Amino acid sequence: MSEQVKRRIENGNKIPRRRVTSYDVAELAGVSQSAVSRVFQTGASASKDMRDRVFSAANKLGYRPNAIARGLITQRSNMVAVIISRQTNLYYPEVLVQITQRFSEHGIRVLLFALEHERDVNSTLDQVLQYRVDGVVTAVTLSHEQLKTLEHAEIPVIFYNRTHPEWLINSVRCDQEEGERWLVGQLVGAGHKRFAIISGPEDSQVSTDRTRGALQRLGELDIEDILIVTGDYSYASGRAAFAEIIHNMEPHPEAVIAANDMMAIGCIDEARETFQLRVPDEISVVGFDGVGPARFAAYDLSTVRQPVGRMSEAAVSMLIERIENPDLSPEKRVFSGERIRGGSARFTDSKI
Amino acid sequence: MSEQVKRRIENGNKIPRRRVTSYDVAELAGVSQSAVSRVFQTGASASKDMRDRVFSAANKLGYRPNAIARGLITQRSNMVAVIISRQTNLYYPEVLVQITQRFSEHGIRVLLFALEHERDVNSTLDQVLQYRVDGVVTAVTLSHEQLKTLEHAEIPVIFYNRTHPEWLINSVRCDQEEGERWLVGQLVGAGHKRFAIISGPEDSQVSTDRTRGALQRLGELDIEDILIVTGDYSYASGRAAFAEIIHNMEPHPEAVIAANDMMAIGCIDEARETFQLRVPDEISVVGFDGVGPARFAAYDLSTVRQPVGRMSEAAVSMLIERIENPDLSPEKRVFSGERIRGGSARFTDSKI
DNA sequence: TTGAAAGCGTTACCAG
DNA sequence: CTGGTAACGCTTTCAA
Repeated sequence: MSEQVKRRIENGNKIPRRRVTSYDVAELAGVSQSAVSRVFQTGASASKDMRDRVFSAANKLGYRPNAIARGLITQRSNMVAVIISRQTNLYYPEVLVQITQRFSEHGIRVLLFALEHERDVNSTLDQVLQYRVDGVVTAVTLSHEQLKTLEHAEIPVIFYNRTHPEWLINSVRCDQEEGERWLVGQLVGAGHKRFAIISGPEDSQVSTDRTRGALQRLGELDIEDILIVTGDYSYASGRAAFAEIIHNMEPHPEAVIAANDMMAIGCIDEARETFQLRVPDEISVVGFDGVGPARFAAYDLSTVRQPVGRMSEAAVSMLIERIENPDLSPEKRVFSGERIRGGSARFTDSKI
Repeated sequence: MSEQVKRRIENGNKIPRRRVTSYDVAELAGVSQSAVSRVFQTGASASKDMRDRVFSAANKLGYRPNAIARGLITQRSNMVAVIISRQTNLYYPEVLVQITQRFSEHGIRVLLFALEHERDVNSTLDQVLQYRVDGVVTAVTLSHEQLKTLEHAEIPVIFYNRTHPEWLINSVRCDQEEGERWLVGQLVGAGHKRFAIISGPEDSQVSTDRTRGALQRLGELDIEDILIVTGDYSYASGRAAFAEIIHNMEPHPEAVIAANDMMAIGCIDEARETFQLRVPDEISVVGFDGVGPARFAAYDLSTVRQPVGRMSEAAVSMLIERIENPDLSPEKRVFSGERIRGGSARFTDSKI
């Protein structure tokens, strides 16, 4: 009789009440513990009779295999970390939900890490490592050193909507620059000549990508004297930014390019309410993301929608592939945004 | 020499590369493994010399205690499950983020479960149990049987925005009925006599609570012939619902009560755009939640805001208390919503 | 203060 | 196909 079983019998009625284990099931079913383990695995060998007895015993006792113990022995926690931050421009609650659901279909659970500030990422990473997750999806930028730490622990990482031109990393992102270039092309094609840009937070890579794309295209089209003001992705900051633009740019701009939809909406409201400007007749406004409110009739935003469904799908499948096969070479997947010709800006007639 | 150490020496260079454990740190530091364990605990006894040697060795090897193994021995995973669903009326991405951050401050990680449909809850619960979480916060309704299962496993549960009049459960919620009663009182006080209600999904408890509250108060104030149509909490469904109302109610209603803000916004857009009705002059619209878009200038919704900060705070602290002390008696905390007198409805002058 | 050794509840290997 | 037994990496007595 094993020590484990002995102790069990002695401790039978002590507090805290013991949780039911595979040993209990084995005893009730009259089989060995390893048999119980096998029955609860997918491709293991067990006779029909054995299965029946074990399952019935397990049901009677309300037994469920302990995933923690399993993770310890198999070296697979079946958990992945998803790291987000306030800055993440949480444009869609959907992104998180979709990613979680997709992982779940593959038997993988999501351990969520939400940072207040990006500087908290070190302690977060510590936790990620302690929990021995099988992989990481991060919507937060990591330093080279942080990346090395994960690499050293052999934990595959997928960057969501951020990348790095030189590092060998896996990333899934929307082509921010391409989207902005299209928006600019449309605006300029329709005759706009004076531009202002509302960028996002300084340390948001998404924002810098977008702003860079817009500026490049504007430069190519010989548009100059562009005023850039900074917001924080919020509606309120969009409103404030527009007021700032009007006060600092004379004559007023003909078009405003906001780094995301929320600020574009704030911008429109400020233009209409405070400055009595008609959109798009007197001023054009474009955003980026394709969030729900962009479709509200009051705004009908001209914007570029991120294909969140396909992006989250890609992030999940890329990570799972790399968990199964760690030697897979790095891959960067870039998705074009969906171009939405809304009513908040005067565009060309071109379909391109 | 232990078996473990022996095997280690033999296996030294095999694939997969071994992860660094407390044994490795102990060896390098020239101390026992238990010493290493103690150094990494909060209130354990260890001399300064010991600490220094262990920490330096640990740093050199990049050692991090394995939370999975710790969970196995301590019977505490330091993880809680948070269960949400599409139906959850995910009005704030903030709720989830706030809850996660607050748990994190207490050294607790969030394992996220996102259901497509509420009927998937059984298999989800199975996973929750397998991972031996220390507690559960659910924004999904559980059946009595499901609740019993968790109770039997001695896992404390907090219901978020749902409750049950008879069961002994812990819950945190916004007082939906009170909020609706206030909205109705305001509308009736301002002279509205003909009402329509846009309810949420049939199986959403939040929606039924809100609708009931509104209907009760309307009844008390002798308002009759109320048309009720059903939406799914979305903007589009709000638009569709308003069209349905206009087609089925003659003369048109003077006020529409939507079960959430998104539908209220859809309702306003449909009223303005399709039926050329002025809001609030020709028709009043109220919502519920206090989401960001409710504050957009184009809508300026009259609504009731859920105090998400305090609610998530309450959910977290209640759950932690019950993890520490399982015998704590059940508690239901009900928060009043913040009353917002927006411009989408004609209200009384009363401040009450 | 320190170390040895016994588990925690699984899976995996190896005989029978 | 089945059972015995050794890990997985930690915490926790219990002696020294």
